[in-house]
Amino acid sequence: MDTEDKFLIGPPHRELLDQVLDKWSLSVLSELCERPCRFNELRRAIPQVTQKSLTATLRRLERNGVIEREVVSTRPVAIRYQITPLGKTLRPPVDVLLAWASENMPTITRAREAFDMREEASG
Amino acid sequence: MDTEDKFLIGPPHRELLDQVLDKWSLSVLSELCERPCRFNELRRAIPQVTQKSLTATLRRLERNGVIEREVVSTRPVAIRYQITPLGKTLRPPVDVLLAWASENMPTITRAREAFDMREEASG
DNA sequence: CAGAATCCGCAATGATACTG
DNA sequence: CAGTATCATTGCGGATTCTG
Repeated sequence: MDTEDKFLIGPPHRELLDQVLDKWSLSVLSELCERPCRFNELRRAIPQVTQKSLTATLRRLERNGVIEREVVSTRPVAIRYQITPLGKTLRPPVDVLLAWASENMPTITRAREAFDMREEASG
Repeated sequence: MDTEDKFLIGPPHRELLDQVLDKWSLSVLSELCERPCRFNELRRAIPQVTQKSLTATLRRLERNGVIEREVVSTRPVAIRYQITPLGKTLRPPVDVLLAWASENMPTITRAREAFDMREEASG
């Protein structure tokens, strides 16, 4: 009775993963796991992201409850982004995934090279 | 030495995850984990995917070495897609991820509703 | 059956400028 | 500082047609 002969992937799960594992989310979560950050701190920490994409990513992560946006009433106002308890629970799964990626990167690189060779040869 | 105070996510990892966790890959891998399949079997198993996207997904997964394409020389020829050993190693990480999604879906749904309420109220 | 080729629309992305 | 607004680009997904 191997119950788990299938990893069922429905649209809700699919959508959820798209929202929390998208291009910039992992980098943002990575930073916020270390310390709370302000907007421009994040920009500096992730130089490739544009301000537009960063804004969108932060909004999305906030909407899904994995990060929190806090307005600190100083003059001028500061904005603190920080990870939520829910957000922290995301780390183990992601770490497992990244471990897999690291571990198998060499194998995959070779697979790609082999594939590309064959392509080049035939097509 | 807490070595792992950060899930570092470089472009190579990012790209890899994009390739194996994209919209249709999980569904395809799910099917091929159960049994080898032919092209149209996969189409029937995943009704929403178009032939174009399915073709692209299969090529990408093949290139990364997680599935294998085999031409069976019958008349007419049949094409068998099957999972590779490398592909099988992808299951545990993905299962962990999906478990996380299932487990936290209610929390996330509530977070979204709360967020949308606030938006509606203010914006 | 297992695709390839083509065309199209749209949503995401990037670059740039402006604002409280 | 922390964004918003606007415009240009582009890449992906869908629909359709054709082929060995």
